[in-house]
Amino acid sequence: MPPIGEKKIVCHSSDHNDTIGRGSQGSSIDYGRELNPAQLEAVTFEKGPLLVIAGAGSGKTRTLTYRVAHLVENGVSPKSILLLSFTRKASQEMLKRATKLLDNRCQEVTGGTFHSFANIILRRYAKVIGFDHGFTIIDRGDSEDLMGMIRKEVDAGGSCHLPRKSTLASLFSRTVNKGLPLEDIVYEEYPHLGAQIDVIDRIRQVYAQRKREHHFMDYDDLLVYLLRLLSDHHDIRRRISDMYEYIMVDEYQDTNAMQAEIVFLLAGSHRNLMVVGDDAQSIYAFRGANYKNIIDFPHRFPGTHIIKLEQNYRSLQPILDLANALIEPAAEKYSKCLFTQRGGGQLPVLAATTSENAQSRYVVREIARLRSKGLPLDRIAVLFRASFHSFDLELELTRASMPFIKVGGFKLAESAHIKDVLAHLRIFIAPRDRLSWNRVLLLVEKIGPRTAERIYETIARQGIGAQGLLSAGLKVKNKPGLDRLKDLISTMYAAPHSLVGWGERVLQYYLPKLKERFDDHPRRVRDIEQLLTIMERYEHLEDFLADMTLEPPNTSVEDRLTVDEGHADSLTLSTIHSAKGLEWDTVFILWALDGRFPSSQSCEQPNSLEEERRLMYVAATRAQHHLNITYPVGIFDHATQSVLYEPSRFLDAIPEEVLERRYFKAGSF
DNA sequence: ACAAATACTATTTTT
DNA sequence: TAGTATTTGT
Repeated sequence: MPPIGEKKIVCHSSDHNDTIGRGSQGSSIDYGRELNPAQLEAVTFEKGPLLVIAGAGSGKTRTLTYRVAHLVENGVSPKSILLLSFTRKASQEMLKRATKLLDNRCQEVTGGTFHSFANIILRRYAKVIGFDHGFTIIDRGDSEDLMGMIRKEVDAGGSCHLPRKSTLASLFSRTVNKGLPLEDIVYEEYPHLGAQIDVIDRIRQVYAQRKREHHFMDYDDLLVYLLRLLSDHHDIRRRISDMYEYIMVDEYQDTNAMQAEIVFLLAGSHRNLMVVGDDAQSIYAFRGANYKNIIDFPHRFPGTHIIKLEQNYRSLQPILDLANALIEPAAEKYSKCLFTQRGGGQLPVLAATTSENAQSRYVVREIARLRSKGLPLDRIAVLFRASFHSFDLELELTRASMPFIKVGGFKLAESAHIKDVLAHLRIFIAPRDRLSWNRVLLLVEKIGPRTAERIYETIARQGIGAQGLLSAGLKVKNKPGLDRLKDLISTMYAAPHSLVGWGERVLQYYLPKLKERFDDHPRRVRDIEQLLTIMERYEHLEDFLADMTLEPPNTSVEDRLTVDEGHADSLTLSTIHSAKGLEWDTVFILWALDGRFPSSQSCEQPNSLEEERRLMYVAATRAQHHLNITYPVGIFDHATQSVLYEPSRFLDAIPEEVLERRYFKAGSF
């Protein structure tokens, strides 16, 4: 590999003047001192379309933060700034920092994800698109449950093997997010379902119809309807566009066609649009994201100014050398090369172990060593491709009593006990919510899908809300469980209408069922109590429910021991996707085994193979000082019926001067 | 007729 | 391991 310095492209003007960035007199922020020239140029850029290509660790967040402050400081009303980011947490963090930098005005900036922004706008204009103001947002699980019910109806005959509900859900989601017809997606990605395309399409139609009837919106619908609102109603588009005079979009490489179109329409009239991204870090193609959006941007907005941020402030040079070598073979358009001025540092290590458990013990031992040398656990992360890749490690960490937090994978809000509690609440604000009724009724003993369906019909026909259950006319006799549910409903109506009051009653009712259904009920009770504390912050149940689906607490189910908000000094375990934008002193990457990462399935498709490569790149660039990659050998792969023993192909070609190799025998622990 | 118990099978990533 | 298909039991 050539020396790094030779490849760097300097694209900002070199004669930059230290004073240009300085705000009007009295400014507390010395932009010229606190930013490098390229960052400064982006921050002080005035009007028009701007594309910022920001390499990993190049101060992207810093640039966005300072730009918000700079705009507000120079008289732009914070209410006319829109900051769209990938997670709500990320945008809130940026606004918090901007507030610290300047003043409270920055808190008034509208910030969030595309989905949360769509939620705000669509609630306001619900009537226009034919929805109730109080429409329900359903998460992936709800959407699958609905799909499951439809699947059963369509399959009334019995013996045709329909795809499972999760397959259907991802299939439909792909057609929406990629904007392609069903046949194309089936042909390209699910060829084995080709014969069933008619039934599948039928399920899709019924699903769409059912959603409309219930005023349900799934994640994709939020984008679909926002786009429809903007493109079909010029007056509304105009009003919204005028309202947000300055628009900034973070992580632009992970937007899909619909999101790009939304941005296009929002910025259409004023073109004051700044998008920030890195095509090398595009890792959401499975969700329809298209990194080409970033390449097309200058074409959609002629006259786009382009700024590249290539100086890295995060990692030491050896880590950047590896990162550059990883991404070098990728066929990408905006070539860039990360460099740093910080010298020193050790080579990243690639360690082979004899088994999965040996890998876990190796990682635990290395972490213990670092910890004893004074590195706090919260500066260390273990990253992996898929959530279950850390199961074995979690056992070893527990054995070594090393506290950890797991991010990504199964979310708290997706776990059965939380959904159960929420369903009991939802039947009060959305009495025709079939999904929630179904959930609630199935929890009553001696009631199965059939009876639940019958009871639901009766309730829906009466149209008097949850009280419908209390009225006579149910031909269900001798069900003590149902009487208890009736009790709950009447006490809820009698109770003061406070959210927490309701929640407590539900918990009281649900507790015995929870104890019977789950062995680990003490933990789950604590989760529900946690949920009640979150509820205290809300006045309206709808707002609470919408937030729960749009921004569920990101920590996963297994880490309830350390719920106290990261105060404890804990190790982070995370999927690579959830680690995006974050950094740690020391990073471990697990399962860098060819056949697992990249997975053997993705090896067949060049596109997904490239995405896996970018994923490895994202993982490697999270590290500041130490990077430790491991893989176990001799793992049997069911998909290919072969034994895997080679390191990830992305690492295999990298020379010894960049990546140190080690081998650990089983007996060495 | 319907609910509960048991057997079987295919395994990413997230708003 | 969890989600689905099948069998058993009331």
